Amino acid sequence: MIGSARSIHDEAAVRLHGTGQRYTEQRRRLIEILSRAGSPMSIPEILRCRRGLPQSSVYRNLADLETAGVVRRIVTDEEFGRYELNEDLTGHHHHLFCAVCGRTSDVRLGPHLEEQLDAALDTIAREAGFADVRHRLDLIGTCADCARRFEPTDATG
Amino acid sequence: MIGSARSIHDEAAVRLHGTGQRYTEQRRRLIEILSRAGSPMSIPEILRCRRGLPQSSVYRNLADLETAGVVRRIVTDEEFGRYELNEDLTGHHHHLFCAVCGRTSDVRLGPHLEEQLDAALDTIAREAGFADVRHRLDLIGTCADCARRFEPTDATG
DNA sequence: CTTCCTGCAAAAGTTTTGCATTAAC
DNA sequence: GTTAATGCAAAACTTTTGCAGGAAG
Repeated sequence: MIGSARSIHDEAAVRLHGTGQRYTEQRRRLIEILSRAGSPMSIPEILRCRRGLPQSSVYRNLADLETAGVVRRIVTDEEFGRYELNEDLTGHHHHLFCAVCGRTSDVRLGPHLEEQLDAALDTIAREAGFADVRHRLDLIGTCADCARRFEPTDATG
Repeated sequence: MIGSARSIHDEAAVRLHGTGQRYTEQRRRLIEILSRAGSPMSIPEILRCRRGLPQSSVYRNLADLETAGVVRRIVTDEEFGRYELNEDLTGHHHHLFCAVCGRTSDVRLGPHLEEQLDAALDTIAREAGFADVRHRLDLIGTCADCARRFEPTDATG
């Protein structure tokens, strides 16, 4: 997690300039949306919450922001991708997502378990001859709302 | 992991019949391909290795096999999905995939770490009000071949 | 004033579906 | 004989790209 002396917007601008790109109004809006959401957002969601953003520009800008290391694209079981701020801006975390409605939220493991996991995965990666290995740990389940909707506790339907 | 008294094909047939579906020649072939591969296969790969399988039937059959609980669709960072035999047929495992070429292989954690992880994730899921939670732990890196190809150890390039 | 960004429309990619025919039970 | 599976083609879906006009540095 980056020091907070710089705002997220300043940091985004610096990283974009580093790859010869500009921090335009639309890119600022995207960062603002992702920053406020606090959990990964799909492009359909972004387009729905902000009418007036053309989808091709949103796809292109998110791809550029990913190249600059400001955002990250993640995959779930859904048919479309989701974007979130890069982990070095928000801290290492994992995802809990609902298999029914797609709701996604961030969760964090205790540092002790995370270290053990890292050590075990590093060993596995080394044995397989893999380099630059990172991990992705997600929880997939049914959120409370969807559980209520589809599996009521009494039988009155 | 299911007892081995039944072959994978018998088990597949039983599960398909349970959902009112038939175990046809093409479905048997798909199971055979996935079983021999030993790691998740994409549909393009399946179509390439077995000419004569129409893609719409492959998509449909894999979806039916997933409904019957025989195979599982997984997502990687690639643009298409991959299929593998269901975990209760092959045992719980994780995936190591190459971000460059897409090569995917199975890896297993030690039982001790897996138990700790399960316990921690169960707690997290309960606190978030999620039910029926399973986890997905993947390693993403650069395989040895791709590392050689793109980051040679000497500078003769 | 040069380079990059924007926005529209069209294309590319994977995945799904309609429908007539064929195969399984 | 009834129901489900097949295979072709066409559609739906997310995502990418070409290009002319506009904005940023």
